[in-house]
Amino acid sequence: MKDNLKENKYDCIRLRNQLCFPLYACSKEVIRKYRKPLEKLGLTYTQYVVMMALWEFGTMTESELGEKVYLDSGTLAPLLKRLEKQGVVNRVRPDDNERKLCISLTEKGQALQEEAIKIPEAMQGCMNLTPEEMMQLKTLLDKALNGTSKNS
Amino acid sequence: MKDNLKENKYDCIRLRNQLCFPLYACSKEVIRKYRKPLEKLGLTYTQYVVMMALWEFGTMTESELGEKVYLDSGTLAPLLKRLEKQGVVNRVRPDDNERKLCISLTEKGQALQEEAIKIPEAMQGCMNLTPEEMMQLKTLLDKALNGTSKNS
DNA sequence: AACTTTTATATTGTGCACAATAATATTGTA
DNA sequence: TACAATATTATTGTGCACAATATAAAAGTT
Repeated sequence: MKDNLKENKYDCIRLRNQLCFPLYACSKEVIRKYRKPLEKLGLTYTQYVVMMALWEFGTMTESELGEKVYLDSGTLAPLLKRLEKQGVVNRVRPDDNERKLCISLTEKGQALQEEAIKIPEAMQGCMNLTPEEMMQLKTLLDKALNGTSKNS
Repeated sequence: MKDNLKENKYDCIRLRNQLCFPLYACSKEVIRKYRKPLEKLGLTYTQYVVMMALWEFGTMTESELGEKVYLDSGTLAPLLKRLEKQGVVNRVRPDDNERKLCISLTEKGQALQEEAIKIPEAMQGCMNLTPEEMMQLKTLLDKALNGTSKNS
């Protein structure tokens, strides 16, 4: 057996044999590339994701928003305050339940969607993958994500 | 044409049509699952990645380490100080070049590798994907990651 | 040697991420 | 009605991430 095929017990913790490491690194690198284009909208990547949820689904409570974007109150509470400060969302406690916090778009926030549709085009081809490979990747990630939350 | 197939200009910024969003969310969710098992080693996920690089490649400067794990000085400098405080790495300026910072494993850090090899097994099947799908995913992510850094 | 330029790491500032906990309003129950 | 349980968001504390900048050593230049 060739030397370079010899197995040892540490193979499992080699970076090149890990799945999570390229997942982690790739996510970071891609998100880093969003920074420049998103600067024009005054948004971070996470803020952009939150805005996408609001553009698509409209007014929601903080916790409903959290489910859509996989973030908890500890992250969303300060992030939403920053978005409010920027004037793109409103944070309102509904009269019928003072615990909840309804997040809605301001006119400025709604209008920002027109700028945002330029982002995907600007990010086109940022990943060194063919369109088919990108579709495969998305299918696999969607499946992996569906098996998250409560399970395992 | 059916209503639900109708296209509009905002389709490109729907969360369900994005590739980056499941990449980002999936990465976060998987890393979150590492937390409990890694607590026994006293490591965060990022620290675990840095330790894996050191276990595999041995003593390196900070910048060499940064290239391996896709992190810059702003993240690594404080992280390495924390690892030194825990007694698993040494930070030493070599005599021949006082600018560089050589990161090496202590005995304790080396010994930690024996505990670390239990982590991949503990994370087995955490992703709702078949072994073949995990291999496909890894192949795609590795390719995407290779096209990063300088390009696009 | 005095200087510029380059290299390598550290620091600063802003924001995300999340577990743990606190605070408060609502709902359920004795 | 009191009071326990639950639901919802906010706060706290630690650590990561990264752009921009600072610091300082080394190497190159005149």
